[in-house]
Amino acid sequence: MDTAHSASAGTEEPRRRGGKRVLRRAPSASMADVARLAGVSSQTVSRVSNGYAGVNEETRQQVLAAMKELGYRPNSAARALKRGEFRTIGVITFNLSTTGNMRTLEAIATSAAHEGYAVTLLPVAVPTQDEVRGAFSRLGELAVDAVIAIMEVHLLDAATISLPPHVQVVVADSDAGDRYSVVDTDQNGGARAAVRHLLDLGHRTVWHLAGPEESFAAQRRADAWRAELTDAGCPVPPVVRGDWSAESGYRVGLELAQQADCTAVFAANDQMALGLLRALHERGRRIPEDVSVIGFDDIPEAGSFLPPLTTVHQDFAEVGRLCVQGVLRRMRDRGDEHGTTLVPTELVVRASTAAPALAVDE
Amino acid sequence: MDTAHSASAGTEEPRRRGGKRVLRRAPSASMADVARLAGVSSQTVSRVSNGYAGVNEETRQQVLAAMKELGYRPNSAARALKRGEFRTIGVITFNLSTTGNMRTLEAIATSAAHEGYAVTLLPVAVPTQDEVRGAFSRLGELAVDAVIAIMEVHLLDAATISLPPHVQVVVADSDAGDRYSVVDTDQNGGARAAVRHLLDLGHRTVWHLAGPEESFAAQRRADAWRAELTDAGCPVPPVVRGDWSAESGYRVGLELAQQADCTAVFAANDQMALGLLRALHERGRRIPEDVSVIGFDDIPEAGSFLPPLTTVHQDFAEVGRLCVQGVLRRMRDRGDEHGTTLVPTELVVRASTAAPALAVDE
DNA sequence: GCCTGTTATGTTTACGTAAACATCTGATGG
DNA sequence: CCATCAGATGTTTACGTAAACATAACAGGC
Repeated sequence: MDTAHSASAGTEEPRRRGGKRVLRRAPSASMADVARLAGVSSQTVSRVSNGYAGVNEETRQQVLAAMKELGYRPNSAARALKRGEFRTIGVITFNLSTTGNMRTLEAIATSAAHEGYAVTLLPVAVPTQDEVRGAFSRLGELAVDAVIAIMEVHLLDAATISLPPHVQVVVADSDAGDRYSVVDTDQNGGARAAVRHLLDLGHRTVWHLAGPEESFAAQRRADAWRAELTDAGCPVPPVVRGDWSAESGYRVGLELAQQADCTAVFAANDQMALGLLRALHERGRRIPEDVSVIGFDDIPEAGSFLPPLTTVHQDFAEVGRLCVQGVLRRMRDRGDEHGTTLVPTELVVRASTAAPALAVDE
Repeated sequence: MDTAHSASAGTEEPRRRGGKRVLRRAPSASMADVARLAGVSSQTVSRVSNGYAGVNEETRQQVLAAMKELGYRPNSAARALKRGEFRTIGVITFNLSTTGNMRTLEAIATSAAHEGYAVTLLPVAVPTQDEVRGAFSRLGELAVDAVIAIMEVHLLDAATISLPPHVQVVVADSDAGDRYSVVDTDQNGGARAAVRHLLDLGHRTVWHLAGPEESFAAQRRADAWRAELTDAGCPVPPVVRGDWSAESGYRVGLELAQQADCTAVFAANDQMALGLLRALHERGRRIPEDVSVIGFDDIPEAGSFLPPLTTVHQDFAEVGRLCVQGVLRRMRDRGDEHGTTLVPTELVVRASTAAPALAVDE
């Protein structure tokens, strides 16, 4: 009987490791292990681990040695469970491939790291509302204390429900929202400065190569352009529209090149401006002598375009930083006021804008 | 007496909420709460939550209703603690601002999401070894099952120690490492194809605008360029070097424009090629008639350069996807073999390359 | 010499979940 | 009519940590 039992136990051991695939990872050392090795209680290990005072230096060294020997790592799941916070910020966004989103994300990650927070990423491929809902629902189960959304508020609205109630949300790159805190570039100021720059150079009016209709950023830049022209008493040419890509800027640019009275164009971003430059160049319109072009964003390459592009600089780093500040402040204050923070832009004058050639009809 | 007691209890309640700042967030509903409301055991709630069969449909509906009413969210910290895994992949990288890293990251995030994994980001501002060590040490305390490093292996080596032992690492964008699994673009093949393309067009040799010396990617592209020239029996011009930026390409380009015998340049990335185009243009060298230029990366804007840039397309999305696949496979298999996976490149011929004008000395 | 306070450490407990095991009900088959 | 079995549900326990509470040793004041 005893033999049988022992045999059974004997075969059990190897089977557990050999026969069946071992799914469980090798468990790393826990506080209890460290405590045992150091000859102290696990609470003392905890105190050392968290840097509390009131631990004898000698004991502390023993514990540290034991930690090192066992390669102890605090288990962050247990820690998070106990403390009730993850020290993690979730970032949800549609695509990272735009300069702006990516730079914002980078700044968010850096700022968050600086505050001792990690950043968890949750990309959504296609910006349908269902997708957003899905993403947020997954976020709800995610280990996240707060969320920063790099997207437009209207895409967020239907989705909110599935966010855990305590999670603070800050939205970047959007229009003013009364339901969320928003941090954004001063689109209006930037666009108006761009248009004013061209008018100041003496252009009779400014054309606008706008971004896609769905984009609020595009819409606000277009609105600001129109407003500035109207304020100055200039005629408002029809809006031409691209999809943010250089390719679309090229396509639209081919048409714009036909317009003899078009001496100045404000493109809603630098990529489209790039395509526009190429189209105008191919059609034999010199820049800036025949046509002035101004962009928006100030991507790193803008200074190397042919010619170097005058554009509106966006401070994405500051946007990201403010998002993190905002979301952390709201967490601490449990604040519920919603507000919009605008980050100023700066006009960067390079070589793609100049005074127009003498007006034809004067 | 009774009054005093009741009063003391009365004042205690408000003080807890009002006087001291309430740090603890309002606790969200737990399984126990749902179980109580639904009139079942918490284990049954767990079963419903995890979609196990063997729960009566009626009971299931009751539980679901209770969940909804209480706004129940599974606590992922507790879940992770119990299951011993976080379903999260950590990504460590120096900067997101390069096209390649960013696109790779995006693909990683997408692939990971597809596999039910979240991605946690850990940027390191300056690529010193100390920084890497710091980042990884933080990662060790992070809730992460595996790590993908978008950086070069040699920067990783000194840092490994602080990674928890069970965490699998896959490295993207690096040279072959015998200590990690590596996924990378076929730098060698791409660079050789670029050089061969120019030689095939009839150029006597090809100059190289290389990336910074510290970069292994730059080094390997330069090596491949040299090898291809040598194989073809062509003279090897001196290497000129930039720092990946368009600005540096411009600076170097001004010098290259002086070299009368320079009819073809292979730039190690598209940004430098952009700067090069501008410099050559300013110096009156026509492209591609006088000088052919080829880039590397195929950034989205490359097709809109003046002229549209011939370049080597990198499939960053595939790199990211393979990183995720690799790291997950290794987790499951507990595999320890290290290998290098190369993602093929593709030569994209546009308008910046052409046959040279008739050779002067023949 | 005893009380008091301080410092260093140990013990108990709870965080929310889910695996393992236990129980209960009702149906099927001999 | 009972053994057997399957399905549905409940109970116990453990994951690793850290707060709260307990204990122990020792110094200083009276």
